[in-house]
Amino acid sequence: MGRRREFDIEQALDAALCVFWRKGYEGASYADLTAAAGVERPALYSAFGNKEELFRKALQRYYKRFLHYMPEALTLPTAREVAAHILYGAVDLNTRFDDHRGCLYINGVLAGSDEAEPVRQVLIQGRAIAEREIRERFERAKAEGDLPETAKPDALAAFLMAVTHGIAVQAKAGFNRQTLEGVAEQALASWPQGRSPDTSAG
Amino acid sequence: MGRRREFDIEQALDAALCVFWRKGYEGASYADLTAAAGVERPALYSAFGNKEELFRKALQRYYKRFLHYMPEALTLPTAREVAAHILYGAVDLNTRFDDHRGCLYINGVLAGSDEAEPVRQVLIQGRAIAEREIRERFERAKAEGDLPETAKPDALAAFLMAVTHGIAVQAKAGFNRQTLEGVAEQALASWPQGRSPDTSAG
DNA sequence: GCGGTTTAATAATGGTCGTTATGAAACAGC
DNA sequence: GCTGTTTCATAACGACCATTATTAAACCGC
Repeated sequence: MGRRREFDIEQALDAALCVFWRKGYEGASYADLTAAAGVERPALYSAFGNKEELFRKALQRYYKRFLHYMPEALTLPTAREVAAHILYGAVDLNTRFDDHRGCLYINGVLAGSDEAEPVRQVLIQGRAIAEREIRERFERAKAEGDLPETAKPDALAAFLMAVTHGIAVQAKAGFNRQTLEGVAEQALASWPQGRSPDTSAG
Repeated sequence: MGRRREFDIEQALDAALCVFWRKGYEGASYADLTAAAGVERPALYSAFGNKEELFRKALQRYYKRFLHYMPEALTLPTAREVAAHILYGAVDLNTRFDDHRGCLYINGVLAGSDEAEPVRQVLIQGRAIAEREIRERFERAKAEGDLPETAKPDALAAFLMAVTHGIAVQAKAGFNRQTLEGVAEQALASWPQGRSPDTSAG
């Protein structure tokens, strides 16, 4: 009994998920959400509860629909395969959609309204400058023989920045110093070895 | 001529920097900023311009005061030392202050008002669950000999998550797929080798 | 002590936020 | 066709946001 719902509830949740993915939790306003879902505000409230509940439901949907590579990875036979599956799965998911890059978990907190976009650009640019300087330093190292001929300075610089970003996120999430030092140590374990500068000089 | 300023402008900027560090750009309101600086709104506006300019000045101060390990690193003799200095410098800075962990660049976009805190906790918790599952998988791998006895499952899991976080941040910043695959590849280059499951079975 | 000028504090502005009250419209059973 | 129930769209709510107009207070040279 009663008037029947005129919109597809699954479709509206997908639209909301997409908006959250793109703009983060706080960056997504009801103006954005209703525009994407093609549904007025009270309809979203009655269907999903308030904004926080809507986000949580979008999160569950995200997990079920896009994060399957995680449980998949855990079933693989070797630890290396587990790690590879997670890493390449993340790369794939994070670059799959041009209009909402990154992952919902990180973007959710890496939020921001449209007005704050210039500030985000400044921060992104700052990181890009740092990465370029590191890459140039590594190119010199390669020329000097400190890094082997096979080394890729741009990949090494990007890797270094990625680990640094990851450490920053984890620190914000409350990880202790010892754990993060372990992360740094592990990152260094893979460092390509060239001939030592001392050897070449002697 | 004219009334002299009653507050220390450097001290106010330090206070603002601290607030931005803790709450991010959008998460920091003028209520927070004035409370921390001990100065009324119009004073901040006349001294630093609007919020965006204030943030940019705080960013410059942050760079000068806390990011010195970056240019320092670039002067070291070997690429490995450069990388190590950056990584451990980041760990140190990100865990130095208990009341504002992480780095200003990441926190600046990893923003959020106080009301969004529960949502951030959900996201943090989600990542923590994923990390725990990975760690448990790696502990099994160690027991099975797939990871060597010297391997540290918790450090490996934390490292894996850090790289994944870093990839997500970089994807959001617009890095292309190929670059991120290079990051994943580099992360795998350090993977500790145990005896292969096939070898042990044969 | 009196203009001119800079800063201080109070309070108001317009806008946007998440949330909801309100009443019309669409259905079910009788 | 009427009653009861659910959904619809419009519009309003109070709270907070960044920004600024306004006025009082503190200083300079004279």
